[in-house]
Amino acid sequence: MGCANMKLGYAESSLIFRALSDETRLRTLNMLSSGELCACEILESFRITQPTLSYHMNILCDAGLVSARRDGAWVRYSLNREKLQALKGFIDDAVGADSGEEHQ
Amino acid sequence: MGCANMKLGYAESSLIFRALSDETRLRTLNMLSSGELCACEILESFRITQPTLSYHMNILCDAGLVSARRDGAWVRYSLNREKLQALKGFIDDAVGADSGEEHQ
DNA sequence: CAATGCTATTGACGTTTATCTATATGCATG
DNA sequence: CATGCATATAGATAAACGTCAATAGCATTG
Repeated sequence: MGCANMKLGYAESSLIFRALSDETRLRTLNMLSSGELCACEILESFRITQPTLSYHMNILCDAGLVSARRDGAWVRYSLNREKLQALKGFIDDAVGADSGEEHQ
Repeated sequence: MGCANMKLGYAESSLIFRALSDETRLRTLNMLSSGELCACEILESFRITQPTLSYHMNILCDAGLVSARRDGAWVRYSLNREKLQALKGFIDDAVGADSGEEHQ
């Protein structure tokens, strides 16, 4: 409730698409689709340094795709599925990707 | 037929997302959702130069989001809805944006 | 084929991006 | 409170991006 079915404008959508335009960030989102993870767990999957991962997580959070919460020494990241849902809505509304939607 | 239901990998998806990460390009796709347009028609909607538009159209074509065909002196651009459909499929598959999909 | 109109390419330039090293901050525990 | 992890910030840097002015490439038309 509250901001369910949120509508995205061009400015916000382009920000989100930009966040999705990096393979490391896409793979990170995929990992988070299985549940909450802390930065150190995500880091193990990549050959990048810890500051670089922190940089990427900031971009995902700024775009609203990911939420962060402190848990003691750790920071737990989780996926924001509503944003992705809203993004699919933007694609349908603004670009009309309705082909293939004729269910059957 | 042929490549219907195409599956996108991380590399191709990040390329497409990058193409979508610019407001001018998003608005261009929106214009194309109403039908084929030539470059000069698209250009009128923006305060950019012709070479800049050409640059953006190249990015959209390279990402496979738009097709171009020569028609005399003009180049007609049209939307590639299959790619957008495939991109939504990637979002569902890789990031699992299935909330709200429980039809009903 | 000369002139004109539409589009693409080139080269330059300032900005943003992704990455690193070095350092700082926050938290937990001995 | 000193030490050790987990994370963030700062500063540097090379590459990519978005933009323009200038120019080239094509098509049509006189």
